[in-house]
Amino acid sequence: MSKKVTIKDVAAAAGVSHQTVSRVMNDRPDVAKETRRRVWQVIEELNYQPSAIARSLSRQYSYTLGVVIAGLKYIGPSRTLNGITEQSEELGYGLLLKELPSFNTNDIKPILNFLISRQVDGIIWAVSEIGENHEHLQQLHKELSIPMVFLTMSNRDDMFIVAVDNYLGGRKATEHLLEQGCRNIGHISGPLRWWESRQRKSGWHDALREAGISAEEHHWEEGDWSSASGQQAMAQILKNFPQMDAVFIANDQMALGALQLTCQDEIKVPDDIAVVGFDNLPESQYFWPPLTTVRQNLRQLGGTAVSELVRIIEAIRLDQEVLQPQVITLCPELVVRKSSIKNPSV
Amino acid sequence: MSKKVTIKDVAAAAGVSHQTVSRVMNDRPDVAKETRRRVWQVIEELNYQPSAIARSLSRQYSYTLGVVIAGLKYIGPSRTLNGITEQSEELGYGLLLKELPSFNTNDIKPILNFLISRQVDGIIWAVSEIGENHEHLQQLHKELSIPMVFLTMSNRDDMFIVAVDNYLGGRKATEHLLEQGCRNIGHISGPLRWWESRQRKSGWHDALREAGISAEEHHWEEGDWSSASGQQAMAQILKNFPQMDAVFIANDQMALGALQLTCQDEIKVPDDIAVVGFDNLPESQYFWPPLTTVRQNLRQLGGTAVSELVRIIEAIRLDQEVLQPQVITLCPELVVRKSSIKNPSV
DNA sequence: ATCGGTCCCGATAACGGTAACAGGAACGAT
DNA sequence: ATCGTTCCTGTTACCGTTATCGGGACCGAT
Repeated sequence: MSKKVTIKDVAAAAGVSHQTVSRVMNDRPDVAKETRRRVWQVIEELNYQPSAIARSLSRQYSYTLGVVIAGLKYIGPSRTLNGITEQSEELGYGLLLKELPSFNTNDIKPILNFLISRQVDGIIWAVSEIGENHEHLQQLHKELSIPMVFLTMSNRDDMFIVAVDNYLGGRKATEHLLEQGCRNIGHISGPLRWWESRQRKSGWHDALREAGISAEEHHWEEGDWSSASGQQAMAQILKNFPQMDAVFIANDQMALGALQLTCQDEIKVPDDIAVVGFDNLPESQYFWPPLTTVRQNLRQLGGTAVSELVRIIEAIRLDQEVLQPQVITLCPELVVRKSSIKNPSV
Repeated sequence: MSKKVTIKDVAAAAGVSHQTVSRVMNDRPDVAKETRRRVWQVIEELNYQPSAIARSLSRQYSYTLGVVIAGLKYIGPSRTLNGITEQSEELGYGLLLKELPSFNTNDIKPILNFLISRQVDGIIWAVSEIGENHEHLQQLHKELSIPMVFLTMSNRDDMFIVAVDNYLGGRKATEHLLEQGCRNIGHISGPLRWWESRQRKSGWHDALREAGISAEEHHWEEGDWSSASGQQAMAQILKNFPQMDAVFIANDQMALGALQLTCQDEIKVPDDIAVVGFDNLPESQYFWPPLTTVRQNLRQLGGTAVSELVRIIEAIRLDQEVLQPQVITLCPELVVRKSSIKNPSV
């Protein structure tokens, strides 16, 4: 019930002006040692906590970042967010969180306004690129003149972007299957409106082509990331492409659906069909058989975005100089498990 | 680059005082129709966005909630957060997010101070009760006099708590197995430092006792929520309790580990051993066999917490009257799939 | 004519901090 | 004795809003 204690209360109790208290709080050099000591003592006695809000108003910096994200109920975005929280904690920034109602919300303006009106120092746009949801955003971004970092979108030369190299991931998965001696490699993609899906699929396609194999239309199906769609797509490919001896599936959840189908139909994995997924869910190791997959370090992705954004913010604050936009690409790794090993030599 | 437009710019452009602009923004009645129209027009022309920060300072309310959470990389917490973001969006509140470095961080004070210094109107404590991590908190809470809602913790009569009835979940799972004719029902619990683990285990224990079956020490094992620990615990119970014909496992991830073991050892699920999990991961339906599990609606949990907190906040703001603390309990549901059906009559 | 009541609107002071300036005290150098 | 420094501190303005108060204009009633 005790009223919030303000800087003036401290000043009165310590017998100095509120400005001196401010100086002490901010570790300014020009305070006498004895005064500093006395003020600190009062601060602790009264348990004074400066109002970050008043500070923001006065300094014009809030030490807060805005985060826009979508699909928190999925494991991917929440891991990315995990990386963001960790790193922002590390760097001393707070987070104002906004979740979009769906991945392709176009009514973006009120969300940006919300964040800006709360004086965030910068914004992390952690929503994947789907369809044209980024076109509109790109324009808004220019008008707004607030530092922004984007995650997981196609390269554009006037924006700061941090992304996993999904194309490379697709290649690694497919090349691994080729090394296992597979020649008839199918693919189950994510929704092709997603940039990530297209990248992974291109990786598959190009790896095959370079091995002298042409990827035909009936060698792949489009899923929607869900296990159900993975199962359905798998059934479809098995029908269209019976000689298939391996399949690269664009995420682990769809791979799980496909694996369940093989259990039902008594298709042997990896002997009849080798399977490689994407994401490396914590569960993937415990699928049956354990799933070979492409690991993308989403926590690092989020963390890098924060570091990058803070770097931009502080460059502006100090130098008044704007940094050159750049793209940072993170490298995914293949995690090999039983589901893709044709000749278990172990 | 164009400087932020403030209320004074609008006032000047519209030829009124800034106070009048404020009145227009807040839909106060005492503004002439014509003036209101003119001001609105200027507001839109200049694309004026009031500073939420300045507002908070002046009104002493920020329309922002603090959220403290842990373990975002796990699916449970992130689904809870999903419910929180949705509902707070709905009710027009912003979210300031803090993630604890680990589930049982004791250095809680700086985190609460951080949130309070940013003028949050209330705090949602979305960290499970583990060991004594809530004891300290409980005291701090009293001193602080800021509305708080706690998730998933044991009942205390002076706090607002929203929780899933884990005990009931444990009972439902076990009773289902009893109905299937199982008499030798084992259990793999989560870490017993977690309140939720203890609740689920009690549900298992009591359901057995009421059926006239005694739960012996060698009928259960303690895991740590991970699939690896589930697999290990399963192996241990199989050794100690060979006549086991069913097992209730305290989360789906551990159940997955156990299922993998049955695949390896060619134990038939559900015929040899029926399995029930807890959580209802989206993947559980695609395990092999599809996993019977207890669904807890974490999104609803988060949403309810927000509604409750806002109710408290607005009651204080209007009535100046403090509501009576209460406990809201959400009911989990059993989702029956193949892993637990002894006589498939379909 | 005076009064009381609406209806509008502006001046001023908060809110809780920081920034910029000014000025007193103490000191050594001229 | 005077001046310029350095060190410390207080005064005042400002950040961008809202709250409070007061007052002018206009109206109908006495």
